[in-house]
Amino acid sequence: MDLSQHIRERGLKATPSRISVMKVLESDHRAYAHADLETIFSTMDRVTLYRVLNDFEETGLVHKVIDMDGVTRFAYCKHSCPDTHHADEHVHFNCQVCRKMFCLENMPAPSFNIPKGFKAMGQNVLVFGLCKSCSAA
Amino acid sequence: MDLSQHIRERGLKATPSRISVMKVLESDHRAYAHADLETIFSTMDRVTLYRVLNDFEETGLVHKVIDMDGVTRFAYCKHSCPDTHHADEHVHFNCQVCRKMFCLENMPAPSFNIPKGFKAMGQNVLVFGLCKSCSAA
DNA sequence: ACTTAAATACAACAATGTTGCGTTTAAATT
DNA sequence: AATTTAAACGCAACATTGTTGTATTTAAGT
Ligand SMILES: [Mn+2]
Ligand SMILES: [Mn+2]
Ligand SMILES: [Zn+2]
Ligand SMILES: [Zn+2]
Repeated sequence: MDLSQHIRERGLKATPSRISVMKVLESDHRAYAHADLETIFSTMDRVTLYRVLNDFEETGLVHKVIDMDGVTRFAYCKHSCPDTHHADEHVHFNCQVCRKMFCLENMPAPSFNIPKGFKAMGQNVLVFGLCKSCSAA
Repeated sequence: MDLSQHIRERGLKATPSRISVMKVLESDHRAYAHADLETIFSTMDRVTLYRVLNDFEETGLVHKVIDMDGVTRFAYCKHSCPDTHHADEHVHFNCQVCRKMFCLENMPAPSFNIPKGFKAMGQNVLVFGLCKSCSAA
């Protein structure tokens, strides 16, 4: 799989920053916070990193999810989403101990029977608790 | 219903700040952000307001929920929760237009069959879309 | 009325995220 | 291979949300 090509297919230039961020996101389908990636890429400008992540999200390469601390995280879209909306609405798991967030890709988010008058457009389902390594320890 | 008494029952002093914040939260079971309440109570010190809300949450008078913007919101607990954990896990609705958040109190959050190894301790279910007044307009 | 632990007000700080703008570069064109 | 240019980057400045420390004030029990 050619990451540069994957990025260019969405109309974005395949720059070094984008390629290296995408390499991390693509290799491990966890939702990464800006701070996580800033640690990994200590030399990358922080505004550039924000813009890389937002551009990826807007073009459907990654999806955005808010974690239990209110921090925005980004995760690779297994099957790139149409640029109109994100089609991969699955449950996310957030570990209370290590704070890592996992995409439960084969657990689709259910739909809910919302009271009359409300119009549901989507949902964020977040389960929190202990991840595998933290519940073992 | 005596708000001062309700506050004191949880071991907190019934101060003017706490009574007026509780009056708003109790009168309308929506989840309010700090910024909302700062607007309503323009003279209240912002740190005091943060501490009022956190104290309410820690004593089970209100519950905390993160909205679609990652901002923490607080809503009245219809039946005060035990101080060990919050027992009122229901679905929340967040309007994309007016950003208001509503407690769907008679819609309990479902439980999910999380993969082996993970230990679920709770969940945040957030549905977003258009609220009644915004879908009418 | 007195006492005191709890709460408040104010300042300082931290983390997350955005905007504006001059400079650099990916990649299309010649 | 050189040229062109819109896109992306780097840096500074700013905004919002939230926390911590501490001196002063106050709710509520005695
Ligand atoms: Mn995901
Ligand atoms: Mn609620
Ligand atoms: Zn963990
Ligand atoms: Zn609305």
